[in-house]
Amino acid sequence: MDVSHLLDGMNDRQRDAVSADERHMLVLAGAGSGKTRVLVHRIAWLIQVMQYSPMSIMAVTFTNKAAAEMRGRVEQLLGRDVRSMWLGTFHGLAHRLLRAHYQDAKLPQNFQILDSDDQLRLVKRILRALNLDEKQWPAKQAQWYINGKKDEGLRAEHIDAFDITDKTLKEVYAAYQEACDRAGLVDFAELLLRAHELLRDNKYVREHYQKRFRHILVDEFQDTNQIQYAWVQMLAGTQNYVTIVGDDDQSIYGWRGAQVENLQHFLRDFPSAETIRLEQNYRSTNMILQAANAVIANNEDRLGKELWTDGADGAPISLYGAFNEQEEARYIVSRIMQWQEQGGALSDIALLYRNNAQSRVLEEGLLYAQIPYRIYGGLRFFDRQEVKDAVAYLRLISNRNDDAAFERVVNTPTRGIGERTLGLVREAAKNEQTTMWRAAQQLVNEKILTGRARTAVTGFLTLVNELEEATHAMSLSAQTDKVLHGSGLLAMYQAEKSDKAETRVDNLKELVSATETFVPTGEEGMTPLAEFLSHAALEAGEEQADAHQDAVQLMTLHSAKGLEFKLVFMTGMEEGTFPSLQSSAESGRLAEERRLCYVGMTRAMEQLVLTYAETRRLYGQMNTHRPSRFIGELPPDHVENVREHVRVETPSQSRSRFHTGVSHESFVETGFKLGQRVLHSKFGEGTVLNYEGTGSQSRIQVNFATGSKWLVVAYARLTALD
DNA sequence: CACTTGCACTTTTTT
DNA sequence: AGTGCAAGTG
Repeated sequence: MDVSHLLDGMNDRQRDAVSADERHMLVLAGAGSGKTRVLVHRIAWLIQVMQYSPMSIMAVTFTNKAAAEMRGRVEQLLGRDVRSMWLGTFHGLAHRLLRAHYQDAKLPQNFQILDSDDQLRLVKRILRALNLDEKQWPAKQAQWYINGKKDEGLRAEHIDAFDITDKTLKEVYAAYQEACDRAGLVDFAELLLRAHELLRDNKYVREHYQKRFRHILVDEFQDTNQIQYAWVQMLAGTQNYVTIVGDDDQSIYGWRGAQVENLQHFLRDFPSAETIRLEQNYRSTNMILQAANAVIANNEDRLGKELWTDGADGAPISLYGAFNEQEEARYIVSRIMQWQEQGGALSDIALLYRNNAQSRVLEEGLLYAQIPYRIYGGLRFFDRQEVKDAVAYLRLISNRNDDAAFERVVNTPTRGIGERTLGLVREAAKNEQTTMWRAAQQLVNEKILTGRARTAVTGFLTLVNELEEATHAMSLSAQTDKVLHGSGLLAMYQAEKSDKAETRVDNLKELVSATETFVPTGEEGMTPLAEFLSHAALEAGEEQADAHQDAVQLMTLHSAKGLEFKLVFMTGMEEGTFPSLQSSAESGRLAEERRLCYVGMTRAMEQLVLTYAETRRLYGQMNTHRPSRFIGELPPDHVENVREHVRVETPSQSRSRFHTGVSHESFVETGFKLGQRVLHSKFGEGTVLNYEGTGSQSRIQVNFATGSKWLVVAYARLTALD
């Protein structure tokens, strides 16, 4: 059999990894080293050369996107489908396991998944039920605690709590878990923990899967947490082979429980593992790689790895120090236009920032210059309020005991079930250790509820029951459509008069088409509705955007991981912004920020531009920052400071280059430059920070010793000092 | 029960 | 600055 195509065009290290004998393997894959390709080819090798059935392979990723891409590429390479291969996210695979063995996992067959938003609401209710002051015990913190413990594999009863804080949080955890169990709800962390316990406690199930999965491959291993590691270990048993792929230098999720140490733990727990380093980079220029290497070299305790390329040296890294964030945006816009004039595509450009708040000014600049852009990381489809409302009705149809869904829509649209009535239901549910649905039924039957409240609650219960009866034989999309109309949700949003409400109606219609295109697998004896509900929870859906329009891509440094662009801007390279204020004190957190910087830099293929602003407005407060320490870690001869070039530009040159707009006209008219020192008769000396408006309306912002002021140029009688 | 006002918050995000 | 949430008011 000719399998040469599986190794074609690969370097020696890549071939080693793809064609290795059966053994444990750690593939330390640097950025742009062809990691996914190696993983895909390794899977194909196992199937085609080693003659493994796809059934005996399990491959794990972190995102649905990565899983889908991997499956597609394997199938393309093999020219056959590999549906029987377990390939998915940790959560997706754990979910599959729990569905298949729901009884052993002590779950109801129709258990539903609780997303983090639902989880937070539920935690809030628990806090209230326990009479805990929400100021003293923030729901977010309790949620964080619960998920943290689950990530560590701990149940409430296993936690030793000594002080009052721990004792209280443990109590909340226990009460929350009881509520989940009663309602048949499983949160994200619970998926992993339950699946782990299922394998641990059930010999039959464990051995079945240990026999089945001969090869386990895990991508982005540096992002695994404790329970995920334990999960892999459990399935590996003593007989199977584990291949992990990762890069300790790209570990940027420590703050949410990821443990880089898992890479070392792997070497400890699988001592026969062979380590293969992929260090040849196929993405970036030498200039960029050397700079990135120099920055990351400042971190300690690395597994050790240095990227290299035999490609071009490329252009030096541009560094631009702006006076404020508006000017930073203007510079970026000018570079984008320059790129466009040279025939470059906008979709090859990325604007990266440390926090989402930074995108605003950049957007304004792009909007003003009429450059199309696309922002990553907005609200996802299934996370939208109206979509969640509709899904909640579907969830109730599927499982009446779903308290999260009950609470969400019991009075949406309003049907006269107020806080007072709901309080009675909650109390009854608490006293009887039952769910909201059953408690409501009971209150109605026992005539504890009377009058209007009784009618209203009865109306809701009947509505959900009738919706199920009327739709259980329908197709999923017809069912959804009927629920939208029957529940009154659609009418409610249609009655609202705002452009926001219009998009909401559109999204509800979009939900119907989503159910039309959804293809149930029919596996695990699930109904199409149940499958769709799981899908909605596990895959929040791509954010809708015209992905195909030629547009500049805006995103946080975190969401840029795994992507590449010809021209990359890293903005806000200032102390306090990047590294973030919260991280700069602690060395561990700082190291993670540095890795984030490394991730950002290695996204760039051809050109990397770093920008910072000397002053930046944050939370309505003007702040002055020093340039990021990471800038100081760059090799000086790899950096070109482009600020000087701009400063010596005359206003008219600048005007033509910026294709000017109003503010540039005024810039010309005021006769002042940003950063220029000026003298005011009353406020004394100051520095020009910003400008706006035209002609006699034009104002400039000047930072005086007493603070910054906006002055109308025509009246302020300012004297230029330099 | 709906609407208004006041207050506290503000890194990063996937499942 | 802007937002989201909870208590207060009609």
